[in-house]
Amino acid sequence: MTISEIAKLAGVSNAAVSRYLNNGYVSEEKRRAIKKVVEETGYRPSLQAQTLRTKRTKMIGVIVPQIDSSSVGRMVAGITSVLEENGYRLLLAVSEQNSQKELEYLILLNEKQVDGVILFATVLSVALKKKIKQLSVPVVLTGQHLSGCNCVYHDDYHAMYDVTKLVLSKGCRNFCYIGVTNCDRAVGAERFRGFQDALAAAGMLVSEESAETGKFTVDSGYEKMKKLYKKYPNVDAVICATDEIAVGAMQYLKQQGKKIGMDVLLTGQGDSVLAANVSPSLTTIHYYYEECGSKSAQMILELLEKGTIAVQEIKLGYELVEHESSNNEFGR
Amino acid sequence: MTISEIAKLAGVSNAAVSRYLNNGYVSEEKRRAIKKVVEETGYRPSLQAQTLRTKRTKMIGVIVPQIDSSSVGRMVAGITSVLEENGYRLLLAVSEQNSQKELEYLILLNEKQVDGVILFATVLSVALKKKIKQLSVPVVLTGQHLSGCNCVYHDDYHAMYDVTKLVLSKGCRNFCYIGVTNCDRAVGAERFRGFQDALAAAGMLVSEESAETGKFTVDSGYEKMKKLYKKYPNVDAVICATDEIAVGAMQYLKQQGKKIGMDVLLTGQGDSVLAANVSPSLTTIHYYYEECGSKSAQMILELLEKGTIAVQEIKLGYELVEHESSNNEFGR
DNA sequence: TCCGCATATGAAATCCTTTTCACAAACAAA
DNA sequence: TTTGTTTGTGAAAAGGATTTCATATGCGGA
Repeated sequence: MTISEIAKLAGVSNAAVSRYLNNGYVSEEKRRAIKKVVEETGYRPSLQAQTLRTKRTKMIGVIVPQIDSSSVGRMVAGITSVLEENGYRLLLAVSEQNSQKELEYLILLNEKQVDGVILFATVLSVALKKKIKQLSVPVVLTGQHLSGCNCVYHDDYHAMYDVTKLVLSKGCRNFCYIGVTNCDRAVGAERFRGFQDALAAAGMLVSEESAETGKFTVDSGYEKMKKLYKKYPNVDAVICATDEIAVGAMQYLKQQGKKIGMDVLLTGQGDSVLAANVSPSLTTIHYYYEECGSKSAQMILELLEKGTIAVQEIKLGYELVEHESSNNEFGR
Repeated sequence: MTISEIAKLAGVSNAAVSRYLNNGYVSEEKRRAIKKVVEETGYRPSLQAQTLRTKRTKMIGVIVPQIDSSSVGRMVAGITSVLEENGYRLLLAVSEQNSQKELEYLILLNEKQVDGVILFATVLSVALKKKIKQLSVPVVLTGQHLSGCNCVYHDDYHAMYDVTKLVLSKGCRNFCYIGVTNCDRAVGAERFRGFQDALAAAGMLVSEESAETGKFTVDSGYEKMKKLYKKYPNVDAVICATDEIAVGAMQYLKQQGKKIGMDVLLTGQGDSVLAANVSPSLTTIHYYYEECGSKSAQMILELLEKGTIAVQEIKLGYELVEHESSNNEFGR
């Protein structure tokens, strides 16, 4: 079924049918005739032809570092809900934490394949920054702050600052930190900075030695904790950049006979389902991942509909979720 | 940049350029001329125009019930890795466990928007079954078995049978079951059947009363366990359809002062990161989710390249992961 | 009466490829 | 010599919509 066939059946021109479908001038009489034919035939215009002509694909590209991660999953859920409401589709690309691939996808998607891109960048390389500016479609950065770019991000710094302050208030003095690479500005650099500044505000210095850099996994947390524990057997607080890392650390410390929440306080970030269900439950930070996703989607749609206005940088809040692992009343 | 401009610059016809790009007859001389121009200009053909002409979008639609779930995330990861290798893109649709939406998306994606669909169905309704047969693009069902349809699925029945047998072998006699709706054939019906048959093989009957139907969440597991426990305070084994449900049940039982692995044995399914990290660790089934995803993707690509051959129904294996929660030596 | 404006219409151009078709040349086989 | 096959080429059609443009009518206001 093509528009010409519909036009013929309804006894009108192609243009009239097109107008009927797109709210142009059509007389009541013809409108009825076209409507009848369209309904009888179940005609649906070809998206490809529309795209070729209008240059709009009604698709948004979403680039994520990985898809089998709870925080990413929650963000994507937020994105899909908004896109769906507005009749857009989501084209998914997984960069595998590889900044080269992030770039490639950005270019690939830009090739008129999508109307806009939501980029969940991890590493903010110079090349990436430059590329974003060059693209012909709007880009929203999500989960990362890049000044001068449209972005929606979390207040990683203050979240970590607060959680560290909480642990400090419990009287801990021998801190260790397990984070991720500083190339990841949000989860790596910002959280670590929050940790450092909170300690500094209490007049404490962080030695290079007491901080380890791992990956986003439970196993990595376990290994890094082992390494730290050998150097600092009298550690009384372990601050981790993610829940997964913290759970790994917890496993190791428990194996060493430490009582978490008593001998050692421990914190994660992300409020994953893990945090609430390990024993003891893990003090963590709740970030608004769904909202981050939906806000990003709203922003990209706004950019598409209204054209580029002023750059928006949206910082989202967080919530401190205090559980047993940082409560040294626990188990008494 | 269009193909005509390239053709003009290279002093050849459009057709020659098209042939150059698609491995048709082009003389060495012209080939060089075209190559030079293409490289200098960085020309890339318009995907929309190609699609309009060839009717191939190089996109695969993937319909999932939800995206923020670890099993779904792992499957999607498997899918993307294969699609990416073969130059295909992934169009994501989230059905929110709503069979009406599954249907809608199936129709929507079929509208020439994608070359094929991978459908992670939960509820296999009659309407869905019928629709799949009608579609003009190939469909691969994933995570569910539907005889006569191309599908990749897990051996849910035997997995549950085995895990139940394991618990039986530990001497338990008072079983409770927490599952999900039977509308979900794989996770609901098949797993429950495996449970029932294993008990029956040991000469035991399952009373209707001792099985509850919940949702895919920790909270649901907690609530259903509470309900069951009031009826069966002397329960000594709880078999759950998913890790999340099992963890919820575990929380409740622990609150009641039960020693999991001693007083009550408990099992989940899915080998999620939760299972290995709760205390005591949870006996579970490892399903090959990534492989399920990649196999599904391979199958859909095969259908596209080679045309429809015989229907394939691939059943994947599983692995029993025995942890502390089913080990009644634990804690002695 | 005449002008301007909103409404209405369809033929044709446009978007950018791929593919068909007609036509040729070169060379091998019969 | 004739026939057939492979290689090579470009004009034009096809794919299916939207948009432009030229044209027309009816109506209110000057």
